[in-house]
Amino acid sequence: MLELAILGLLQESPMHGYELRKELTAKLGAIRAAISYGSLYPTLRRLQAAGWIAEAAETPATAEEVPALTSRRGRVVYKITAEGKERFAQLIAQAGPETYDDTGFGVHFAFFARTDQATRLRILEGRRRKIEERREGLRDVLGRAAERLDAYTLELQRHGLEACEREVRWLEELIANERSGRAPTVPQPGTAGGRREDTSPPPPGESRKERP
Amino acid sequence: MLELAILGLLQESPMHGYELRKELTAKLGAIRAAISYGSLYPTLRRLQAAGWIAEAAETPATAEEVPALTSRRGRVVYKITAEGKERFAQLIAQAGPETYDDTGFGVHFAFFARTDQATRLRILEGRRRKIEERREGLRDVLGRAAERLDAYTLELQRHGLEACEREVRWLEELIANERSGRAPTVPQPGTAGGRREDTSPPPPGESRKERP
DNA sequence: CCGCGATGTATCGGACCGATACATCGCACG
DNA sequence: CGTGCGATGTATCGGTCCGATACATCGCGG
Repeated sequence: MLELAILGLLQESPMHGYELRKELTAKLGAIRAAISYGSLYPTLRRLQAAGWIAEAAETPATAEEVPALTSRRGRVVYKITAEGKERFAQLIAQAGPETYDDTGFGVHFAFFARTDQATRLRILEGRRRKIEERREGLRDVLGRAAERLDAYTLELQRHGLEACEREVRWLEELIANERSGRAPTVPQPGTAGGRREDTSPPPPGESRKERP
Repeated sequence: MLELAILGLLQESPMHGYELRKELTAKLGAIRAAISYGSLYPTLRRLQAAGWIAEAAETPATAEEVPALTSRRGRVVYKITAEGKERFAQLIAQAGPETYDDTGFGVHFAFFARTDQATRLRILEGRRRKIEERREGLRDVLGRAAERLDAYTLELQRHGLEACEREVRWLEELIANERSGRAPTVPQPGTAGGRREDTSPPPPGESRKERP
């Protein structure tokens, strides 16, 4: 999951670890607290070893002097490689079971702007199915095993059930939107068109006109 | 977290691993998928080594014969020890930062029936505080950094924000209930305004409805 | 009689986290 | 003037938990 997220972010621009963590936190803030450095740095290492990312020269301009005064332990900027982009495309398109759990779905969703419509639909429907299953499980417990559980546990289940129902409704809306061809949900207010300055091939959805 | 959950469940009755997993899934179904055996068995081992739990004799009655025919590889039933109960009480009362994350809070909440009121209140308020912080973070992103993010990411944040607001409201209700002395929430459809706080005397010391 | 799904115990590699360490830089406060 | 403190920045270590896998037993229907 972290791998996918890093690859996705580095496609927008090169970054060093600290920055990456901040962007990750901003982008995934809705689904997970904050990436730990204990995960981030080892993963960066792994991705570099695999050839999916590479170190970029730090500040190629105006880097004349500044010698190895204090042995230079500055920031390390990474950029994605061509192989990395392929890897990302592969990871984003293939859906395993982990694609539908809370974290996995969130990460995939966060990169829907780089995902083709068919895949988006597949993922949304898979997620819906999974949540529906969880919902049924909760209903079962609340129905059949209610008297075996104390009031607090019951209340927890009830709250969880409500969250499931709510998410299913949300997903339904997204799916309907997706099928109708329009990109994201677009609530009410006139959301100004965002600036898109990707340094990569034309991202799929996202813009207004899309060919089915 | 797993440790706390196991200790809590074994206080209701002795169980073997498989059973434990099922009960765990029923009790915590609202917050996590299902405990993996890859966590469960090592943890049982650890708890046993620490002396918190012990193997119970399987079927003490009618266990006359049945010798080591197939070398005996049957189910292993565990029961909690006196030290285990102390450990549970300690874990349930002390609140670290992990007490307020999604999983940690859920597990604590699931055992509120075995938690004293002051601790319940402390945990509910800590959780609320944490969710409020997350909510503020999301509002920030949606406000300030909105134009830097694509519509899908924005929609994710929006959905997350709504979930936060919803949970805060839920927690408020629980806290109010807790303060008023009554135990759990008791939804009761139609009693939207039923916030009676007639200063009724601090009631029952949380009667347990467990089965011996 | 055979397979198959439920029950049941167990291990292994890997992902991720939390704590910790350490170094630099700007700047506010004494 | 300096001194400490918070943000920036890289990195490791131990531990928890997960997913895949293996294997054995039992009851039941075909």
